[in-house]
Amino acid sequence: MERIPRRKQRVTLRDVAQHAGVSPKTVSNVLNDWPYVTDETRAKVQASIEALGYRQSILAAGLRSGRTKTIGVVIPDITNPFFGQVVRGCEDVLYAAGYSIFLCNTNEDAVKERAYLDSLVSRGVDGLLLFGARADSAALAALVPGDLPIVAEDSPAHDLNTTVIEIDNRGGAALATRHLLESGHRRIAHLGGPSERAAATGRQEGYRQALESAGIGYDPALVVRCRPTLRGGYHAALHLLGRHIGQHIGEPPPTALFCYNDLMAVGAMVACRRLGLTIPGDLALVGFDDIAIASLVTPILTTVRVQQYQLGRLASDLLLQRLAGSGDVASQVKFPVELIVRGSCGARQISPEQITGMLEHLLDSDLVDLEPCQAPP
Amino acid sequence: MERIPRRKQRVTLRDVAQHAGVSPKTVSNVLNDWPYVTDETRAKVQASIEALGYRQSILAAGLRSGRTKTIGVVIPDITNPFFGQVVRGCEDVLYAAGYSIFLCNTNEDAVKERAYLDSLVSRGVDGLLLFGARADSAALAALVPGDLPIVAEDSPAHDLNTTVIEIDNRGGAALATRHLLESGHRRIAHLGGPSERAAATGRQEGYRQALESAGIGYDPALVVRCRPTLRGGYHAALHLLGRHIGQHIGEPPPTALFCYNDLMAVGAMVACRRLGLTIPGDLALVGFDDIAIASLVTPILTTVRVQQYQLGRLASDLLLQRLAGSGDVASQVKFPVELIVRGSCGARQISPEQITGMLEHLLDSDLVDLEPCQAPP
DNA sequence: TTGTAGGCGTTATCAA
DNA sequence: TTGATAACGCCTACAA
Repeated sequence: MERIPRRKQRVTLRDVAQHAGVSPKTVSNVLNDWPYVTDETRAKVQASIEALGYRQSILAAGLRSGRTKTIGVVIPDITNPFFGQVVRGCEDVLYAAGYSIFLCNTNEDAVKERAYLDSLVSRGVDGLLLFGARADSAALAALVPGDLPIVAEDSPAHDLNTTVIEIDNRGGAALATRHLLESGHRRIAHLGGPSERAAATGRQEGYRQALESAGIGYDPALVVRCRPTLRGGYHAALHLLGRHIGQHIGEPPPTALFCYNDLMAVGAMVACRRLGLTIPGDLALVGFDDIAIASLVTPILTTVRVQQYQLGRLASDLLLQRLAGSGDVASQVKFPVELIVRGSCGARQISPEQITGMLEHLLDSDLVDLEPCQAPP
Repeated sequence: MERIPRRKQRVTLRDVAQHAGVSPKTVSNVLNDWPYVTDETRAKVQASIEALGYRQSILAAGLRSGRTKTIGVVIPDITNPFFGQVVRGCEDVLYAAGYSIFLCNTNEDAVKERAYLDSLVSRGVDGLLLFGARADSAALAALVPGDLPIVAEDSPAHDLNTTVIEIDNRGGAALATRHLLESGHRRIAHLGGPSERAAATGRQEGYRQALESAGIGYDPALVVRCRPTLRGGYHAALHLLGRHIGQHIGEPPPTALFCYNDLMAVGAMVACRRLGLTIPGDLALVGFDDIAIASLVTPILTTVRVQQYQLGRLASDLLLQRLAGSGDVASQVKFPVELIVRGSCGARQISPEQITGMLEHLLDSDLVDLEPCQAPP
């Protein structure tokens, strides 16, 4: 019992009810679009809400109802343009449905991921969107209530209330590797992602399978793992390619390099420049994801496209379905990828006009501006 | 009164108290690190928490205490790498302090911004971080309680509980423009950002002042505004430069172009390629922000650096100060910028080695990986 | 269709 | 130092 009898700071639903001369329940009905409310009553209540400047406390509503209109979005790193697009896709869909999102960067750290998951549950989120999470089914089950709807990408989690989106990592990697093989490459190296990520092992698997299908043995000396960042790719490429420069180490150097993602591929490009290697002349290069940067570097990067924005939208749509309680939501959804052959793999000569054409997808994306150019003031 | 007497689904603080043989208040004291708790009692309570798998409801705590350990972060578009870095900076600082963040993309839409601000208040956030917001002081005051701590960048809002971070937009733009003038350019065009953004008008002002200081009149025909995206820059540049191609329109074409941000500058690069203009030969180009892409395009982009990650950290630190109740938080903080002369402005010849050197900041950034490369499995 | 009463899980007050 | 009890603001069940 506070000393001060009642600091009438906040306008409550009760106040609105009093002002409108109705019961609290009626106001609540209006707020929640209960169908059985007279238009007249509704108008009266709306007027009082305006008059008093009433604002619902989603906190209190959530405490009572168990629904907070809030979704936890867990990703490795918002700094990676891939996840920027994904999150935007999520946000666009979820905002339209009235949800707010908690953004959680795990920074590839399992401890931080767990802490965030825990916090999200404490905060009473209605659902979870997991991208590149590390927690497996068991770990997840221990952390979150079994009835919490989840949509997870690149996660081994399979559960009753979980939908898993499976990006075709293996297929995409095989596509890329096969393309390099068909271009005549025989020594194809791989820059792999963190081994804890399902996507990383999937892509490495695809690479390996493509090699073996072509009768070429998988050579561990040609594979290096690192964090999926520009810096990671740079250092890994230096490590991998550097030892062949200016010294005789028996093995011939690789003539092609397939990378876990575009960020690493661009890092490898920088490393090549430093080592004096030309792309695609000395080294053919293929990435994965098709982030915007892939189209802006020289040579323009050959890659495997994952439609990131659409991935975010899809995941969110699936989650909304689960939240709506439609029992028949798929527990597993495939997400296709597509090989985009451009300049860095050396498969074909690219004219300046063709490059411009290849950039069109950046200039017409779902997201960008529609506002016309204006005259200066 | 629910039908079911009490679905003992959730473990409550009460349950823990009972299990530990103490009062609810004591458990609460332990949870909130109240100093006056016996180590013995604390241990007993901790044990019960573990045993029952208790999880605090931040919702209920927030309802009662008015503090939710939650911050609203409002930005135009997470898809812009600039804001990716900013948000990461915010998150790193706020996570360490135990806060979670609501991510809100306004998409440069004032209506959406207002809706989000409203929602954030309803959700009981403890503070607000505003980047590139449109709401002015009055609009903000109408939307949020006067005692809500706010840190805002690029916003005209000034208030008791608000700290405004002022990026040196005018100075940076003047620096860039002066540099072009000193390189001998006389017809310098400008691709401006949305006029509702204070940063856009600031940068345009700096451009104008630099021109006038050099005795060159501001020519409205050389300024075009558009959305601050790659696509915006592309279309604006086509519009601005296109009319000079293959026709005689009296005025000589611009020889240099200063852009509101790097995304637009890169868009302009694409436009130039399409128009057959070389950079910096036919057109010198300068951007603003120094996002990663600026270092990865060819020619490497001259720009005005804003330390984005640090900006996010600074804003968050200031907000935390306000939240801690230190009354003496600055109401205004300047944020410096720095001209980074690289290749696209044509001021100097850049050797391949120099480019590698210029990329070092990408390979040593605050954010990136530290995990060493690992041998393949 | 609207009103009444009670509790969601926590923290704050005051007394012990 | 700890215990009992009353709110925080809203929604749900049931009655009217």
